[in-house]
Amino acid sequence: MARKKTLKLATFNVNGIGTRLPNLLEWLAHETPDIVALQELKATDEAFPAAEIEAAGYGAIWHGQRAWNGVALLGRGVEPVESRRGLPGDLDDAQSRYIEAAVHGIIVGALYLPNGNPQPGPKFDYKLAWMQRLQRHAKTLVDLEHPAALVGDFNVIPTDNDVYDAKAWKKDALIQPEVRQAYFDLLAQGWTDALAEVFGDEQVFTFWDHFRQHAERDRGLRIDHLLLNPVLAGGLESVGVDRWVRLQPRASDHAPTWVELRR
DNA sequence: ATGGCTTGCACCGCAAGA
Repeated sequence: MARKKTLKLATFNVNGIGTRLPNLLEWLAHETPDIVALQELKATDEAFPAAEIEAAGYGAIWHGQRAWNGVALLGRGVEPVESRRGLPGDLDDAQSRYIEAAVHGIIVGALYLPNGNPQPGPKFDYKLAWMQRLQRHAKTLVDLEHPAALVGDFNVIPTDNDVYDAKAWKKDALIQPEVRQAYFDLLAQGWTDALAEVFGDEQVFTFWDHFRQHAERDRGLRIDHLLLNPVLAGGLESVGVDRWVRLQPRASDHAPTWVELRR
């Protein structure tokens, strides 16, 4: 088999890997991403469908949790080499929201950042604290001479251009100024927001809620992000969102979002 | 300005998502 000239790195909030497994497998077969970060497994470690994922041609590591959260990393034809599970900085944090591994020569931090609603309140405080911890850990990755990426559901609407109607989301945790500031502080370490880089002012969404046919009408948010360190950003070839997955029956409310990188 | 929908869990309603 001829070696592809590019490598496709994707992130997908599946919103329950139990119910969404057929959608996930169809997407994997159709788009053949090389590296995949999954969020919101909503399944215990025991319930993760490892056999089906393996049969689809992917090695996997996962960090599950009953009912909520849960993250995984898949490698097409390879086993991810795990370097970390759980974000450092709070030993009492029991939520499964971070897993990191070397996959196809890239160190990938896969994250499911807390939603933070309702705000203000303890959940919003947890979100801000989590972003501070992420920023500290990200600093150890951004300056590596090795390719590194931070990808996942960030639950951050970076700018008003990343939402169909900023006014309708004004009170939401995803759009608050301190959340945006924390996101841009993270980028300022030297990360490239790949979709923002390529799309510029053109609107692109990765999430559409279940109300008022927002998916069909393309009224969404851009909250799933792929951040590349400088070494990796030099190889950025293209980006995209597989919106067709969101329009399938019984779909997740997120669509797979990806970058293609020169090898 | 509000509510609109979907899922998991476990039990027919509630919490959580974004």
